[in-house]
Amino acid sequence: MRKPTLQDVAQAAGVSYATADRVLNARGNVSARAEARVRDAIDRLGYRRDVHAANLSRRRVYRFLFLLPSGDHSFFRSLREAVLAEKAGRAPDRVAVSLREVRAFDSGALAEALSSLDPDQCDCVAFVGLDSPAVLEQAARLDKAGVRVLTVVSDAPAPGRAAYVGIDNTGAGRTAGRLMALGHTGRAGLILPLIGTRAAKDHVDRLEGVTQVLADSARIALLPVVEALDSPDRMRDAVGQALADAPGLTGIYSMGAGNRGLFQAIEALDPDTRPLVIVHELVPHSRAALEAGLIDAVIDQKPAEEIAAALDIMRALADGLPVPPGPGITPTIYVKDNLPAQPAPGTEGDPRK
Amino acid sequence: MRKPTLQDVAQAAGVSYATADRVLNARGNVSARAEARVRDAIDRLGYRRDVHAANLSRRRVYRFLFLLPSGDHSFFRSLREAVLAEKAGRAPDRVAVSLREVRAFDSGALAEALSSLDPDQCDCVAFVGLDSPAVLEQAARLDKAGVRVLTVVSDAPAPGRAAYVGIDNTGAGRTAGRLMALGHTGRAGLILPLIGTRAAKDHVDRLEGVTQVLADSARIALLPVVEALDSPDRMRDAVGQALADAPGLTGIYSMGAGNRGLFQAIEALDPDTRPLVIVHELVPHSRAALEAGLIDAVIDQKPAEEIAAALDIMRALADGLPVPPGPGITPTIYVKDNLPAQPAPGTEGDPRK
DNA sequence: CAGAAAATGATTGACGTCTATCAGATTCGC
DNA sequence: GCGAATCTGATAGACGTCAATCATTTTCTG
Repeated sequence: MRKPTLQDVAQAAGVSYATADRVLNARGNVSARAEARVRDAIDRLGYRRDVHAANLSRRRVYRFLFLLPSGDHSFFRSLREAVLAEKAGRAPDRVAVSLREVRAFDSGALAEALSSLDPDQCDCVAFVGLDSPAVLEQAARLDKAGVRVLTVVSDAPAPGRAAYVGIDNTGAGRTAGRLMALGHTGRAGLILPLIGTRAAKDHVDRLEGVTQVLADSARIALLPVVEALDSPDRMRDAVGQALADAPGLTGIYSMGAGNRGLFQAIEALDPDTRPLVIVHELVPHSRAALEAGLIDAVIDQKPAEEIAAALDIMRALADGLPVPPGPGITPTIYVKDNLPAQPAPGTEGDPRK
Repeated sequence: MRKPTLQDVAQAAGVSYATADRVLNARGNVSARAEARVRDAIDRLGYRRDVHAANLSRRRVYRFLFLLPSGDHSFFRSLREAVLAEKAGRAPDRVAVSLREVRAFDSGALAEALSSLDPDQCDCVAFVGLDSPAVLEQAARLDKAGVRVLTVVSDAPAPGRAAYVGIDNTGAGRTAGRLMALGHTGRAGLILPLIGTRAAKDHVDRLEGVTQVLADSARIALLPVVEALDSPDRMRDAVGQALADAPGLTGIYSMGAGNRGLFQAIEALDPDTRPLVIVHELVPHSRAALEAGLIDAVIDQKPAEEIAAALDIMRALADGLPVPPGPGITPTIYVKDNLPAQPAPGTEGDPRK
C-alpha cells in the first residue's frame, strides 16, 4: 500500500531498474516494446516520481528571475518587495529567486536585459509585458533556449510566453464603474476619469471597462479623460481645475498612479459633499487616504499574490508539468473596513531554524 | 559556497557527525560544552536542515485532518471541496490530507469526533470552532498529546489552539455597511437585516459590524433583525413580509445562508427600483444572482484560500516552525465584474505524470 | 552468418538526512 | 583509583532518485 517506487515499476514491467529509468528520463536506447511495458506499468501502479528525492539526487536548484520595473512608484516597489519576501520563504524548497530591475516602460532596456540572459543560468524568467518587437523576439529566443518565459501584471503576446499572471484590466475598470454606479443609485452624476497615459495598455483597458459600465446608466456622464502622466503635481492641478470647471462633479476615478496629488486636492474639500473617489493599488498613500475617509474604494491587483502565483507556475513549468489552472488573479475591492492587517515593517523573512 | 550540510557543521564545531546529529535532533547524551559548540557552528554557518532530505530519510508523511460540517449548505460544501482539491495537489509534498464530516453546529458531535482521534495517526487537526467546554477540553487534550490544533472559519478560544484561519466577521459586517452607505449617497434609506441565527457567532459579529457603520449615517435606518434560520422558505416569506410592511425599503443585508429564498422574492420586483442587496459567500446561487443583476454585492471569505492557508500553517506547525505571519484572510467584495473565472467542473485534480 | 549497432541488465556512488549500533574515551561517585 | 555512568566517534544501511559504467544479450545489416 506504500507509494510505488521506480523499482516497483520496473518489476511490474518485467524490466530492470535501469531500463525503467531510461524510459522515465528519456535517455534513449530503449525498444518500443520495453517503453510501452514501462509506461503501462506506470499507469497501472499510478507511479509518480518523488520530486524531492529526484531534486536531492540531481542537486537541482530552480533558478528563477524576475525582471521588474525600477523606480519608486509604490506599486512597483510592492511588487519588488513581494519578490524579496518570497525569496526567503522558498529557499528551503530549492528555489533560488532573483530580482533584477529594469527601467520602467523602456522596452529597449527590457529587451537588452532579456538578451543578456544566459540560458544556462536560469530556468525561468518573468517580466512585465511590453508590446515591442524586440521584447517578443527575445522571449522567443529564450523559449527556444529552454528558458520558460512568463509575463506578469501586463501581458505581451510573445509566441514563447508560457503564461500570464495578472488581472483583467478591463474587468477592473468595469468593477470601478459598478461601484460608481452603486454610489449614484437614484441620482445623477458627473465623473472625472484620470489616466496615467494612453500609451499604457492597462490604463486604456480600465478606461474601456469603466466606460462600458457607465454607458448603461443614462444618469451618469463622463467628463473628457485627463492624462496626468502618473505625476502627483499634474494630478493635483488637473483635479483642481476640474473641480473649478465642473462644480457638479460627483465622482473621480483614477486609473493610474501619482494619486498623492489627487489626495491633496480632495483634502481641501468639504468631507460631506466631496465626490466619490476610486483609485487603483493599495499602497501606503492610498491606504492612508482610505482610512482617513478621503476616498471610497481602492481596486487592488494584489502584487504579493501575483508573485506567489507566478512562482507556483514557474515551478510547474520548470518541472515540465502542465500549468495548474487556478482562477487567475481577480481585482480586489478594498473599502475602509476590509483592509488587510498592516504587515509589521521588517517582519518579513528571517525565519530562524 | 554550497549550502552547508550537517557534516560541515560537525567539522566546524570540531565534533563528529554523530554528535552534531544528537544536538540537532535532541537525542540527549551530549555535554553542555559540545552542544554549545554545535549550536554556535549552526549559527555561524547559517545551517538549515534540508527538510526534504530529512523527510525522505525518515519516510515522513504529514497527516492532517479536517473536521468539517456536513450538510448541503453551499458554503460548507465549497469548504469541503477546497479540502479535496488541495488533497491531490499536496500529495507530492508528502502531505496526506483527510476530511471527516461532522454534524454542523453540533458541539457534542464535534467533541466526540475529536475525542476519537488517535494522536498516533494524526499530526494536526483543523475544525470549525464551536465554543463549548467539551470541545475546548478535547482541543487541550490533543495539544498535550502532540497533535497541533487549529480552528478555521470560526474561532474557539481553546487554550491549546495553535492558530485560527478565517476572516474577521465584524469587519465583514462593517464592509457590508460601508457598501450600503455608498449605495445611499445623498439619499435616505431603510435596511432589512437578515440573520441565520443569533446562536451563530459569525452572524452576530456581522450584525454588530453593519450596525456600527450605519449608526454613523443619520439618514439610514435599520429595521428589526429577522432570523430566517438559514432556510430558503422562511427567508422568502420574511422578505415578502418586509417588502409589504415597509414599501420604502431600500436595502437588504443577508448575513447568513439560505439566500435562495431571498433571490426568489427579489426576482418578483421591478429591477429598476428593487432594493440594494448584499449577501455573503460566493456560491453557485449567489453568483448567478449577481450575474443576473438581482443583487449588488457578495462578500466572500474565500474558502479555497482559507484551506490553503490552513494547510500552510499546519505544515509549519508540524515542522515545529513558528507560524508564518501572513496578512490573514480578508473578506473580499464581489460585484458583477470581478468574479473569478468559473472553475470548469471536474477539472480539479488528476494532474498526470 | 559475421560484425556492428542497439538494447538491456546489473551495479555503484552520489544527494543530505535519519537511526542504530558498538567500541572507545572521559567523567563521576565513593 | 576502580567500576559505573556518561559522553563521543566511527560507521553503516536506509530513503527514492539520478547518472554513469560495463558486460552481456538481442537485433539489424549486408
